[in-house]
Amino acid sequence: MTIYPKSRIHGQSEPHFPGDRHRLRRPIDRSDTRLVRRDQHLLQAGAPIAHPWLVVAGMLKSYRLDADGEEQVLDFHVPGDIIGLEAVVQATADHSIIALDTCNVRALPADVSAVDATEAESYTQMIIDGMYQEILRLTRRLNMSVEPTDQRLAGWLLEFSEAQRRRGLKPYEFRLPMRRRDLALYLGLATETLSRAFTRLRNRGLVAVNNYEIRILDAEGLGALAGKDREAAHADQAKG
Amino acid sequence: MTIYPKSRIHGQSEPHFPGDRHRLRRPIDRSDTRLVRRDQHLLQAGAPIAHPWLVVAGMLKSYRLDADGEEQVLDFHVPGDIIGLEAVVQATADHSIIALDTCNVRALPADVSAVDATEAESYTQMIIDGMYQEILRLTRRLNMSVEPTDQRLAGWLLEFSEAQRRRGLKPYEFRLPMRRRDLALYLGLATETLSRAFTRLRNRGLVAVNNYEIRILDAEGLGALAGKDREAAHADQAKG
DNA sequence: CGGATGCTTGAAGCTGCTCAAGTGAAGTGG
DNA sequence: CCACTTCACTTGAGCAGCTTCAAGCATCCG
Repeated sequence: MTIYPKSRIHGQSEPHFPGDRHRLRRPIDRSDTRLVRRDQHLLQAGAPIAHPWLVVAGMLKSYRLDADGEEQVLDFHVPGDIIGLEAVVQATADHSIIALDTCNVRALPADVSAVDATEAESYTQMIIDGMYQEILRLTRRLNMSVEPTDQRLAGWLLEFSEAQRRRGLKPYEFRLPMRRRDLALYLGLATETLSRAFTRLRNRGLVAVNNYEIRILDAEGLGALAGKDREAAHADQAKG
Repeated sequence: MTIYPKSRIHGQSEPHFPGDRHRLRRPIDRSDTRLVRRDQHLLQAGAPIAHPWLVVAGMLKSYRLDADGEEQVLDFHVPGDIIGLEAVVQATADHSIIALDTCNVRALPADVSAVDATEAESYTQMIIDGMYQEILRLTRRLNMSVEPTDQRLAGWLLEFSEAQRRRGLKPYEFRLPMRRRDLALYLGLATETLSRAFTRLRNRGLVAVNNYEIRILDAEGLGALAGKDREAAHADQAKG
């Protein structure tokens, strides 16, 4: 896991994260980068995919439609993530990926045995690491899927906060780039349930919520809630 | 995905699957295989892991204990699966793996760049394929986690049936190697809820259940239930 | 045969979903 | 610059499914 240097914050409330670009592991080769604007698709499920992409800036959402046409949000992707990993195995994209804000992505080689994408490690190793990261993420989400609502949201907020910190942004004060609906589908909840969960956390003084602006007031309290066993969480939810 | 040849069934009701051995892609090198008996651990979460393993025979369960000491069943592993993939990335096992019956596993190289494990593909490709399969499995489970109980069980039964078929065993008549509790935790349900779900499927004439012996009576009906959108499934569950 | 283990069934309670209305913010046109 | 529309988030009420607690059975094994 790459630890990004802490640095001055700027562009905090903007829809994209211009501060990220200079933190990349190596300068961008403009020839193989692509700009994706808000609500634009980078990939479509079932469509051909030639190679994986490295997220350079912005945030993307990957999703797919199930048999009923219901949207299932699979993941949010931040700079440093490799997306479209299935390209090294097959020629068809598994899921659709759409930009939540202005994004910058860099094309990666289609051939796993290609030489160095970075100076540090082989491309093969990079792909394997990327896949392993995805396995970890999925496993974590699977664990979360059995937790009660408030615990789920608390855990996710802390994860997001940690991601902010790693990227050199304010960990306790940020703007969510996705709509409630997206976050709800990601967490496996109804939009209304998520909204109520936010309200409960706010009423307990754990977070301050203003639309998409989030401020974490009591990280320790959030952690206690997130890590708590289910009965205790239930008790809290009742009295909260 | 390897398609195993269809062949005569034998050893159907035995706790292990002796018929599998000769279907392996290449003869077993006895020097690096290991026998794991029922309830014996192959790996412990947090303990050192030197290399991945290839499941040769039997079925294993991977799980981990969450903060409360509650068991979370992550996956069941059948012959052909590669387990302990994290070994190519780190030296510590992510989760515990225990044998559900008498199992045979073969040690794989720790170094990704090792030469040929099989004639067909490079070891690197084999690892990448294994990881991709795991990503697909996890994604499928994540999708299932938002489905209602009966739909979840129906879907899983069909998956298991398909796995049986691929391995040359009877697809519509088999013995579950895991306890109800394990299957319930795997599906993210309470044991009682799973039991009731079995009863409902039985009452509808979709399956015949006798303890661990399962017979699929109406695969089409199961498929309709599994693929059905949620409202329709709810309606069915009410009248079922 | 008796004890143990695990599956099944029953009843009650609670969480989260659905349907529905209310509120607030952002953008448009007069 | 301000009404008006729109869209999304919030809040409310009712309902349904799942879990929990508890008891009843079946199967296995000493």
